[in-house]
Amino acid sequence: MADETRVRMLEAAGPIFAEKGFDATTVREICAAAEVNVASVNYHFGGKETLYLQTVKLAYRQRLQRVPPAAWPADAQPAHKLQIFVSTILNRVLGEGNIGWETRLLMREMLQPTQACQPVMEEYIRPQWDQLMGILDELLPDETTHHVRHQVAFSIVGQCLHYRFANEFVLFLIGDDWQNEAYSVGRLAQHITRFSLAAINGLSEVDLESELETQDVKPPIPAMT
Amino acid sequence: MADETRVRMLEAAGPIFAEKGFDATTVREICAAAEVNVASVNYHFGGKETLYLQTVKLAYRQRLQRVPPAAWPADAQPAHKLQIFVSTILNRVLGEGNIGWETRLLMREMLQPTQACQPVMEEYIRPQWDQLMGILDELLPDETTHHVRHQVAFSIVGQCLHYRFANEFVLFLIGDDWQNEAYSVGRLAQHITRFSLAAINGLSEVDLESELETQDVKPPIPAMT
DNA sequence: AGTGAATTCAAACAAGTGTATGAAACGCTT
DNA sequence: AAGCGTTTCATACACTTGTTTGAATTCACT
Repeated sequence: MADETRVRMLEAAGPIFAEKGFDATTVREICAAAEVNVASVNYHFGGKETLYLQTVKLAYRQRLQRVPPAAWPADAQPAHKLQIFVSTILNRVLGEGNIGWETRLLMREMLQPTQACQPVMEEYIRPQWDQLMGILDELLPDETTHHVRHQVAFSIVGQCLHYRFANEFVLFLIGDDWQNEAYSVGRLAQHITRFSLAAINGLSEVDLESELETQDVKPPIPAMT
Repeated sequence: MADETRVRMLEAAGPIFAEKGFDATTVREICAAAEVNVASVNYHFGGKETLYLQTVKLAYRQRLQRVPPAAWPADAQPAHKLQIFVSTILNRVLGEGNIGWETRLLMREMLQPTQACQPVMEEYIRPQWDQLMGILDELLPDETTHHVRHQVAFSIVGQCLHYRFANEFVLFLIGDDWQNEAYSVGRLAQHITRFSLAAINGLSEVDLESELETQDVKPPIPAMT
């Protein structure tokens, strides 16, 4: 069956593309890993590029079905919804044992989008975004401008994705402590949820006493060597 | 003068490496941009790899001197310090017009560290981290565990870096609105500072009434196609 | 102006790239 | 078992890659 080899190639290509990127990966390396002939790439996929696109597609499909969209009971409190949402994102992004090739590949796409990115954005990112905006509608005062809503949403998502994007960064700073149970997906989700809820609740009050005001910081020095 | 060509090559290599990554970049392309012969790479740098390392070094040196480390008056309030700190990070990361090649290259290094990364971590990242931890010492209750301190720090840094890491992500979601003045570096810094301060102030209180508790979310479904 | 070292250059090199080819092997229906 | 379309394979083909070479040029210094 030809389908069997096709999926074998995709599953071999995934980790390699994720680890080294499109250009640094050679079709020969993939074929060796999949134990197929070099010509298979062109026969089954028509070229390296199409193989890559299919691999990206596979990546987010697997991610999507592995960790289904966040869902909650109809009568759930907004705060509880946020908790579930954050947990879902973290699970998707950090995966099991935070070493899945799928998210590595998707992060790569996010940093430098290729042609493969549009469907990912449309089907993977956008729904989650809409979901988050829905939760914030319940949590933020009605008069909140959409700029602020967006910024709050980015603040929440940013906290989550940071652990994937800047994973090496985190590892460098805290070292082996990363293995500590305090950095389990569950605990991180708990922290981010509490942090964000506290921020949201406090935002309106801070507005009143705000002593730091529009107080701008000195612009970059126009230095020159 | 040989030095002159050397810097010309580095300045030509910077944007190209930043845009396409190490492997996708060819020495011929760099040499064409720098208007020098291909052999210059090996004559002046000994090879493509060394040229890359020097380019990364140049990137964070330039970033460092362009936006000097955060500084504040001795009697500054902790909240004000945080404001200055966040502003500094955002300025470094988003730069002027958020299109500097330097940070693009550094983000690339952060996602997939190469040999060039260690000095960057040591001299560029670590000091900022220490500075932030110092500020948090003043803002958080003394009994706060170091795990929580770290997580709060990551929450703050994560919010800042998100706008660089997931820039394409942001652009996709809000479109041209990114050009709006609401997303200027100053306004973003203001939002992140307020958000984080509100979170920090609220954290201890939330602890008491915390209804969401350690309430864990369902583990990923062991699906299979 | 002349000399010797430093720098630039055009050209070539071997190795590796993605892709194409045509024959061999396979699986299925007749 | 024969035949035929599908899939695999070894091999070759342009082409690009980083690097090397040796001659030509430039530069600083007496």
